[in-house]
Amino acid sequence: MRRARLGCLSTSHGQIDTPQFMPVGTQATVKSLTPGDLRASGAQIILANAYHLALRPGHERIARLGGLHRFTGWDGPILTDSGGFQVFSLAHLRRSDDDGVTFASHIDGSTMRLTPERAVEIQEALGSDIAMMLDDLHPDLAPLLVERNVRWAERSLAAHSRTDQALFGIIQGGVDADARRQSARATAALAFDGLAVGGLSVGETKGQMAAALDVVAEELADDARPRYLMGVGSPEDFFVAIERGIDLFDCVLPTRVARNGQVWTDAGKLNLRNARHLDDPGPIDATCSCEACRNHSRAYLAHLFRAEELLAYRLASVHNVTYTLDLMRRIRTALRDGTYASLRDVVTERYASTGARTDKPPVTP
RNA sequence: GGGUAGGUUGAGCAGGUGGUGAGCUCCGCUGACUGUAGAUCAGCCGUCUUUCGACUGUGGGGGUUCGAUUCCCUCCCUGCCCA
Repeated sequence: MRRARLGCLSTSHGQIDTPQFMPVGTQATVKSLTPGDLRASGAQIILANAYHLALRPGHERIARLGGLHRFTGWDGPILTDSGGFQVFSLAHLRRSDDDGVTFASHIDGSTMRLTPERAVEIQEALGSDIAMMLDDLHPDLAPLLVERNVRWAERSLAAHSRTDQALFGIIQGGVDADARRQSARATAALAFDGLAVGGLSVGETKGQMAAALDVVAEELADDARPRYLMGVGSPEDFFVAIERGIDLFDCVLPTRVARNGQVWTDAGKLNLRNARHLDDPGPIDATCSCEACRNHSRAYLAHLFRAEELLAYRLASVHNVTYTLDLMRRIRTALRDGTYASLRDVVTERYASTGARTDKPPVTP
């Protein structure tokens, strides 16, 4: 907690209060949500993905159409991931070497080559506000990949030319303290606009993640640049990371679990598909001001999920994104007010156990 | 009334032409999901049992048989054709 930071980031498309959460819109859309939905939920910045968009519809096409902001209708800041995560998630469809990564497209099997230079080129064409270096992410081989990632960091910087776009480096090293430290030190020595922590929440324990973040926090103690923990996370994870100096987060979790019926509240998580919600006239969360909570009952949402109606996915996503962004705002306020510890304890306790056990009784109007 | 095809675990089916029918898909119940190949995946889904396992179940009744989903008799129900 002594390392928690409050701040503000400037980009070409607006400012970002930190700590901040970035909803993920891999294919130039946060699934089921319109830009209007995102604005209403309080989103300040969203993600998109270079690998996916280069394959479809093509980054040159997006550039011709005026760039990602015009293409999507989202005029706020956008961060693009390089495709490094796909090196991990599509491991069976690619082969990496010291120079780059070769994918067999998950769409049609065609060959797609990604190098640090090419990842920068794609992201410059997309016109995002923040670009990420290409990284090679492999939990088991992380220590062996530290050097390669540092070389890729240098090459990314050398290739980057857009002055209206920030470029972030990525610290790897897995859960090995020495490797993580070495990666942090070498990456921080380079002229990136921000530093990300990658290779976490890919199967390691919570304790291992916290330990890795401790190492990074130590190494970056005097570094003022924004720090971004990639791929995290859940409500309880935010506190662990913020206390270790993290400013930015992205994660598919709020939107993915929403589509599968799970919604988040201060009382914990709950599954709208559960039979107990079928007759519940109360909202998901009586304290939430999102569209779903203002206008609809748990019973209605439970019905929509059973009927596989598309509105279910949107309303649940609207709620989870709103809840997550509200939580970030409450954390910023709590850091300012000195009430952070009690907020952390309440949320952490509620999310330590299952939704069924922590669910609050139905709201009676 | 005659003919014909059927009746299998909530639904829809598969199977089985005398030698232990709990198999599938839905529905239903629960869980998982962390820089999105995910509106996905997994487990359960007759009864008892934590498990192992035991028991019950092929429309009803009866018969033949060591043994019947299977063969015989009878009744009920459904679809279609004819009158």
